[in-house]
Amino acid sequence: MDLTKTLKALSHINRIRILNLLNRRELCVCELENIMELNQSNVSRHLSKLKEADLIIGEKKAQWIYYQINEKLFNKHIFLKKLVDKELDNLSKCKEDLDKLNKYQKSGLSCEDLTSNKTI
Amino acid sequence: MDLTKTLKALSHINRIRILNLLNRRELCVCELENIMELNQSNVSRHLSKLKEADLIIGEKKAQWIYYQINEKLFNKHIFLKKLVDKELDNLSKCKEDLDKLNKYQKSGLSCEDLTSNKTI
DNA sequence: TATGTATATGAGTAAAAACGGATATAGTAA
DNA sequence: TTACTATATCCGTTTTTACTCATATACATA
Repeated sequence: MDLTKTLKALSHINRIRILNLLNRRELCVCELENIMELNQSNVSRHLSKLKEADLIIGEKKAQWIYYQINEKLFNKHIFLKKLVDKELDNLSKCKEDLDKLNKYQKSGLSCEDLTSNKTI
Repeated sequence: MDLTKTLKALSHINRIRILNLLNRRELCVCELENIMELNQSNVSRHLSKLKEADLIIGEKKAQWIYYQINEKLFNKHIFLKKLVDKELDNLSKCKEDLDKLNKYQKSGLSCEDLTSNKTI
């Protein structure tokens, strides 16, 4: 683990928001886009940084790439686990994101629907 | 605690080095300068960022300001404690700094001596 | 094979952070 | 009071990071 790279990856609010969401469940880029209300290239670039730091893993399913927390790394480095489990609840942006994720789950929509109907 | 500010404060190698050193014992600016081999304004600026994030506390003693880890904050936020206690040992720069700190302690020099004799 | 779609990346620009040298400040010592 | 010293801050510059729009890539499906 390159700690400097890891800490840099953690130093932007939008990457923290992504980790917070992925800590609930895996999501694809277009779902993150919609929940976070950021454009595609922006989200994709933040994902790259997180992946570069080994914090997340991407897995292809059908035509989408689903990202998830790299559990191994989080379990090996306790500070990471404590960070996502104990600290992120307090960030208002993170709370809003989780609300929106809940709405999205209850709506029964899939990421297939998000392209046509931009609002969750 | 402003988590975003905290994480930004943690995202630079020299600030991590400072925390690592202060985790051993309190030090004044000129001691940090000498151990880390950085100039005064640079060290001072990094200290400001750490102080802004409440990660460290400065206390005036005679003509020097001694900085120390803000124990309260570290105890309240476990990820901080785990970070400094479990992760920093692996960073080569941090190891070098601790070696230099040991030399400095054994040398019997005080920060008063550092101004005239720049090398520890 | 050809088409469509999800994601990544290139290029240019904007914004933020870091840096060094010089100077200000504030408090100590003489 | 005056001179000195430790630290903080200002200013201009450089470096790094973030962002947007446009395009490339890669793969899935028809």
